Amino acid sequence: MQVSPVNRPASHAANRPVNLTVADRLHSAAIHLLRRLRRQDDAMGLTPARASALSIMVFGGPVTLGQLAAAEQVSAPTTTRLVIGMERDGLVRREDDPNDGRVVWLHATAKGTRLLHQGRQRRVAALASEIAALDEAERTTLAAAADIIERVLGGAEQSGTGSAARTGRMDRLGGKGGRGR
Amino acid sequence: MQVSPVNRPASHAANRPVNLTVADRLHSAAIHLLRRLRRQDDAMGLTPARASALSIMVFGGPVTLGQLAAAEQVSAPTTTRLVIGMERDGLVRREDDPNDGRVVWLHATAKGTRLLHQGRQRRVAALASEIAALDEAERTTLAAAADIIERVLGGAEQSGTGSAARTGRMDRLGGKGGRGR
DNA sequence: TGTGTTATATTAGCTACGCTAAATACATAC
DNA sequence: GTATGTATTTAGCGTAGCTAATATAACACA
Repeated sequence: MQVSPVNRPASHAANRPVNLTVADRLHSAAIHLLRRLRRQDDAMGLTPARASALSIMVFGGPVTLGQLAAAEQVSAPTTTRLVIGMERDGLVRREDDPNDGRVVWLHATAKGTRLLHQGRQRRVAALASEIAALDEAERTTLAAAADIIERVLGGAEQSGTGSAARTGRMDRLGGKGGRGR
Repeated sequence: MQVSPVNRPASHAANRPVNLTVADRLHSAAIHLLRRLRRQDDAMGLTPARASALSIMVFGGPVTLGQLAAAEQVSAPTTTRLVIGMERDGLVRREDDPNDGRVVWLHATAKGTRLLHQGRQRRVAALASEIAALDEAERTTLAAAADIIERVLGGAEQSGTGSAARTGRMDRLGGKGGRGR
């Protein structure tokens, strides 16, 4: 259905810092883009939380439960339960750490990897078909923008514990202000 | 905290259609961007579902319950309950349609509008500060890409039926779980 | 006018996923 | 060897998804 945008924020382009304007447009574009692509996910067979968790493991390799929680920006108990269900459904495999009895390593299974890739491909194909109408210069601009974004994001992991993922220490970065009251 | 991408899909750039490569990179960039910005939302005081619903009403004007459900790509019952809670908390106001007794119109209240704008501004400010380090040409590329994306998406709204599935708008690259079967 | 159909929203009941607080198990420091 | 810290789990609660079934209103038309 889509409600038409009648009332966009006044955008006083003249007296706003350029970065804010660019940030605003980029933010909106990212939201609208993913919102559109989400329509492809019905056939995926994975809940959003599961797909996101799998993408961490498939593209980043095995992680501990704490690392997964931090990467997903959710609490450890939430992750524990998510993983229980995913293991039950054959999407992930657990493995005890040989050197630290507290730690559990999580691996995507072949089934989990396959489902994730299929879902992802459905989205990417949908996006590719939208992009098909563009000319060469426009596609180049999109690709360049994607690279700039990844570079900017990749650079700045603050919160003092950037190495946590590598060292195996859980970093907890605040763990969520909490909805469930 | 972002697990480093050790294992990206082989990317046989040579023998893949260009559109697929661009789509893939753009998709990833959008996901990573919104994942980063989501960190700002703790202080917002709105759940993702509420923020998303409010953004529909604030930027698109009053909607019926059915329109909101369709815009959010969720079912009508889910929307009914969401609105009940939002009305209880003073975020939206309901109004009966004078010409059609079945229809309820939903308006964002001043409080709802204020909370949404504050949360949005927090995100945009965070993004602006990440962008600050870029040079003029790079910012121009980002802005151009944002415009291209909005233009491409603006063209084709089909669907029609209403309740697809999944949610999310203001963030959450996947929305919530659900999937009650 | 009356009856059947369609459209809009709600109620009921289930699952998934978010949270905090507290418990458990292991690691480490002194 | 006891105290402290870290990683995960258990317990319990609330929100947000879903489908199926139920009002209620609008519409079509004989």
